[in-house]
Amino acid sequence: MPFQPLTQEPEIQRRWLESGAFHAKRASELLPGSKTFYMLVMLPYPSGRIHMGHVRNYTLGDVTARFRRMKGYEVMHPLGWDSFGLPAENAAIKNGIHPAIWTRQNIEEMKGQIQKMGISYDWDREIASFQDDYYRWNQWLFLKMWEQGDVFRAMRTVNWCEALGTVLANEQVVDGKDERTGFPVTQKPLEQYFFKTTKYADELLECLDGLDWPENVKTMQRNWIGRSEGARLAFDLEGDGQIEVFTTRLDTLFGVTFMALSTEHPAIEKAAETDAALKAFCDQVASVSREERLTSDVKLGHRTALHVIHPFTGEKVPVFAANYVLMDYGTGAVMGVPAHDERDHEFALKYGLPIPKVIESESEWDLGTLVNSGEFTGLKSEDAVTAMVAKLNGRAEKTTTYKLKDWGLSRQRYWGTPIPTVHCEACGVVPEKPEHLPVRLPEDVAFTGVGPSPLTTSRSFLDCACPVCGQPARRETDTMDTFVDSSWYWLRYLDPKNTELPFAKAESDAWMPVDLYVGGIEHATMHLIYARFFYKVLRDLGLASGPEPFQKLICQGMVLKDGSKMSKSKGNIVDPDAVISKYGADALRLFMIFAAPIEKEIDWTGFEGIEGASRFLKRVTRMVEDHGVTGEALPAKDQLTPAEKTLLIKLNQTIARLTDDLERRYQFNTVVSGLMELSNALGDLPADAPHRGAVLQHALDAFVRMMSPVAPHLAEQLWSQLGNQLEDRGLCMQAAWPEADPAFLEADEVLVVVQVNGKVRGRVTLPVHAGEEQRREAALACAEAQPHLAGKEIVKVVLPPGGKLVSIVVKG
RNA sequence: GCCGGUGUGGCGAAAUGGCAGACGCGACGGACUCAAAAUCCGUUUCCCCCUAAAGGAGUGUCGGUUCGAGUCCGACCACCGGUACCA
Repeated sequence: MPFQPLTQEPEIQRRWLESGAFHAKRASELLPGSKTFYMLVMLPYPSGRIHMGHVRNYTLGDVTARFRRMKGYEVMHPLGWDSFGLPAENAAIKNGIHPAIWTRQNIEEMKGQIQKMGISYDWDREIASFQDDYYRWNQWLFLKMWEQGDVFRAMRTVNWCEALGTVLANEQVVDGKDERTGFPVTQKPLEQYFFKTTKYADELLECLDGLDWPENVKTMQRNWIGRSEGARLAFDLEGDGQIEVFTTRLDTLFGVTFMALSTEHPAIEKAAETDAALKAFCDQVASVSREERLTSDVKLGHRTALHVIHPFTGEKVPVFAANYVLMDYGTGAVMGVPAHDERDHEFALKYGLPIPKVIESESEWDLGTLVNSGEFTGLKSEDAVTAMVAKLNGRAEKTTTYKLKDWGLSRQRYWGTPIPTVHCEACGVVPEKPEHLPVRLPEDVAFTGVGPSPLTTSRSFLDCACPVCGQPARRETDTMDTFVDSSWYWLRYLDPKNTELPFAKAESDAWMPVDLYVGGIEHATMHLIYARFFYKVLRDLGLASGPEPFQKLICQGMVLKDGSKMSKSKGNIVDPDAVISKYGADALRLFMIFAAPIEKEIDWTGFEGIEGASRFLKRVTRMVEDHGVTGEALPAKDQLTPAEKTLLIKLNQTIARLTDDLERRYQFNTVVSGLMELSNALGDLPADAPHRGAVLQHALDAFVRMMSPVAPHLAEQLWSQLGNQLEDRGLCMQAAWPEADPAFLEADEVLVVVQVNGKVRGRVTLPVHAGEEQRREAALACAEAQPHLAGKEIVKVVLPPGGKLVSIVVKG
């Protein structure tokens, strides 16, 4: 049968599904001692169509899953849908279609596309976060975290559009305006819910060391967590009260000439009540949009009437409100040391403040020796900190701060998990009872894009009874950040139908941690930090075991078109469906794996690459067709001709190499080139080789099995063409991965390279197990090397292990 | 600025300290064909050379370690990515 992917692939996919070959076992079905492999890809958002990035991601995962199955592992390989979020709500506003309908349609569409690619997902484990049998567990976990004290409420500013009367997400705000209507957007404080991610900051940082993750991702996470050691120090305000600062340079304390406070600092807000000019300054800083604040680094300050007292000198230090001090880092207050901090320096120059030098060092910003610092003068910076903390007698202490912030999970949106709390006049904000879960999204809402969240207009949703006192109360209308959905989904795959718990611990114990997680680098910080945080919370709740969810991480590179990202607006999208309906899924899969190492970008310059992949598959098909089927057994090694032996050696070397590439190196592109090399070697076997039938049968049988993870459909077809009927040998995807035969891993003779002073000068053929003395003599006698040896003194002869090279060092 | 990564033919790339450029794409030449497509065979780093043989050079630059470096170490350059008033 020729290569006819368009008709064959759907037929083979049907066979796989009918045979249940993708089924992953429950913990109770697993035999004791069986090896498990959890292959996970990042939860996709059902935007409507799959793109080449998905194709690359899923193909890679599928190659690994299929390989591990053939290697005898029990494999977990599921997929689901990250199906809450803004686009569905926007579609509802624009087209009047309910988010649930839009979402379901998209999932159906994308699932169909993915199935056409022959990815071996266990669809019985499919989950979708917008369904209440999933999001009820978000709510359940929220309540557990509430109990543990891992949830709190606090004020935080949101993007507020007065004209629309609604809150907007950061990505909806462009140039300080709503990207849809152009109405202005301002910052407005709102009381919201937070997870205490900072509680785990140290552990999140320390556990990174043990993870087999790309170095750049680990670095990004370290920076994101941003651990910084320093000291807290309280300054007395003139009159009444204190201002606390965080500093990493307590040693520069004598250089303080001003105090800079965030415009949102409580002391500033209080002072602004009676100081109109200060109030105006704060309002002006607040009116600057997020993007402007990011791009501009002009320092602005406003001198207040306040002063603090220097704890050592007793001098009065002026207090400024400044735009460069962030309220959500440290204490929102900075002691200004213009001589030894670049930002303070710039600020002091602008506002004419003194810049006294208190540290002697190579560069003005470095640690060094204290000068002009009273009794501390002469101390080293490090020692001065300790001495000052002691002297300050409780007023200061060494502490650590983090850039990592607590996770604000409130969204003033409809299409998300309702936060399961209730506002009661008598009892305040109280958690819903677990037995009342799920708190379902109401259907009686309209999507206008104007006014507050649709949830606040639904009587059926709002009206409830207080779970504490039973009096009429109002339900919380905030929904959860969709990152909550994706922070534990891989555990729900393990037990998707559980109605008692989010997942049974037995399932998690059997399958966790995830052996390989593959997804885009864009999730290096947010998702991958939140997911790690959740896993630690789940561990502390006794629901999961182990410190980390994802042992190995691979971030696949993007698929580009002519050097830039494929996007609708550029009109440069290559649709996977179109490629599959012309070349078939196997050719697309093969190309995706072969084109470049997985972590690099692929540029889809044209169809040449996929043509090449298709050509290879045709050649392989033809080879199997031409061969037919023979029942001959492989003869003993000593009866084979040299050409036959050469082929079998190539075969076994390829088996060893591909196994290593897939099992240990996670290097996929060379798997394809290895297959190509082997197929070339198969073609090189002389037509008149005496044992041609038997040798080819043996080699093709292994070849087809090794091809199976990458091009599974064609492998299945060729597998049966080679005489492996379904009834006796089953599916190719269920066959065993070939084992390399040590007898055929090396040839009888080996070509030994002769180097003279590091340059290749000749080659000699020697028996593979030739002794050192034999190799040395043969090399020294090598005819081609003689001109380079004649009349020179042999200093030494190096015989490296492996026996493939002799290095002669000469002098003169 | 800081942090991380990457620099190899015309292109995508391989080389796990041991023959640099495997494998593929493209290009060129040939076979088959009336012709084309498809397919098959061959050539394809640079210099020297009619060609070949034999040399020589060559993995961003400069140095180092080693019998031997694309690979390890140091400095620099370029590009890509992350991040940026983080006190």
